[in-house]
Amino acid sequence: MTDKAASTQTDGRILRGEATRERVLDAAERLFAAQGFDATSIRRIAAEAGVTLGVVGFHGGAKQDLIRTVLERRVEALNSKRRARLAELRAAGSPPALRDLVDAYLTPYLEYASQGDPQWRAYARLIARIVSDDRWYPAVGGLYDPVAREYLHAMQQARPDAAQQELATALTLTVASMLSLVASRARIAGLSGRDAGSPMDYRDTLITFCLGGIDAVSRAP
Amino acid sequence: MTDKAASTQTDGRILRGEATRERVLDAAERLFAAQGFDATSIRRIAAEAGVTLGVVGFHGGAKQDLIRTVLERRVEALNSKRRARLAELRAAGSPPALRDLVDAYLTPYLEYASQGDPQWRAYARLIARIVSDDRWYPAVGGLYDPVAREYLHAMQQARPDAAQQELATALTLTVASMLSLVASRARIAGLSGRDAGSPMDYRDTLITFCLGGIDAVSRAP
DNA sequence: GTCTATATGTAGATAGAC
DNA sequence: GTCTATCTACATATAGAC
Repeated sequence: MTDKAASTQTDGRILRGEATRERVLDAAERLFAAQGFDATSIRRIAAEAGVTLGVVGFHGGAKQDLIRTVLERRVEALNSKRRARLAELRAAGSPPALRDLVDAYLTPYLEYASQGDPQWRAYARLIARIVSDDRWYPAVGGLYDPVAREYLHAMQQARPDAAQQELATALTLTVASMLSLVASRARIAGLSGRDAGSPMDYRDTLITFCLGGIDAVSRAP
Repeated sequence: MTDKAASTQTDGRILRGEATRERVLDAAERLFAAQGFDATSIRRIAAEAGVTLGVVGFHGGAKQDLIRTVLERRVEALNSKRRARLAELRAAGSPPALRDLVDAYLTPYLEYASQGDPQWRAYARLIARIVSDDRWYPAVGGLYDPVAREYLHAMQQARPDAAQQELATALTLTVASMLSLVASRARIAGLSGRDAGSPMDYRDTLITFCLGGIDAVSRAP
């Protein structure tokens, strides 16, 4: 959003400013993910990043700009991974199977959410928080929806006889199930009686569940 | 939680105090549901209820007590409706069918969420917000989990060969799908391209989807 | 780019009059 | 039961020195 920092750089070298900026965004990402937007103060972000209050304002702008910057920083990573997997499936010839489509959409996100790097885990958690909240969706849904729509079209080609609205709904329920593995770990652990492992541990079950659901919906009268 | 108000009543008559208390809890319910806990100030609740700041404190106690009181006020309505439907299915003889179990668990919630009374809609929305958030689940999960576990046991009887952990996970994904119809209306509308109707409009699709998912999971090797 | 300092508003909570 | 008044803390945001 604001690139005051970068605009002072005339050559390609990255100075300490870049590193500080990353630390600020990292801290914001972790705290927004863990506690939500409203419960996270800029002061706390500054403390977590080891900078002063003014520095956060300088790099992040207003609080709402800050969270957008945090999300946008990594949005292309997830989108391009999903696009690449879809392209692979298409390159393999003939319309991709439904199961492969579901796998290709869900797995990259689960991988981020289960990755060793806590920063990527925080990003995945933040997405789950923000995208499923009606208050935030208008501001950020546009970041991820285009790719989801590409998958929806591919699914419609795989199930040409299914009602399009039903298929679209099935995809939104699939996404909700996926996000819940990251956002609702405590609920899942509490109900299933075991400590929740990493989201990737649920991958097979998730894919089976969602595929079964989509299949059932696309066969319904 | 705090029943200072009621404790001053020695006979059965309900004075203005009860009505005021309800107005406070109603306002809190609406605002917590619409904006979340952290974004909602007690002052705003007071304004919405048409009372002064001190009155909210008197009836609701500290902010965290207030939201618990709001949730507990109606928890029995949902729980007993689900229990009643489960009892009906059992009374009908022989283990209930999986589809009936899914229907019986999902439908009462969707009905509340789609009801004319905006107060019940707010309650449903608040549940969706709070139960899927890891930060809140420890404080409120215990309100709804016992009934969910009864359904889980019934599901295990309907699918005795399924792995228990898989079935439990399938139920948590079912719940997540259900909650998303209430909490993530904007996402659903955005992705499916139509204005989201009421959650009940999605009931058939939701049941088909979840049943297909549970079925697939409980057949998996 | 980063700091300190501060302007300005709002938060939760409660004490005490009525 | 309800209101007014206020305490104390913390919030966001920015101006200006370095």
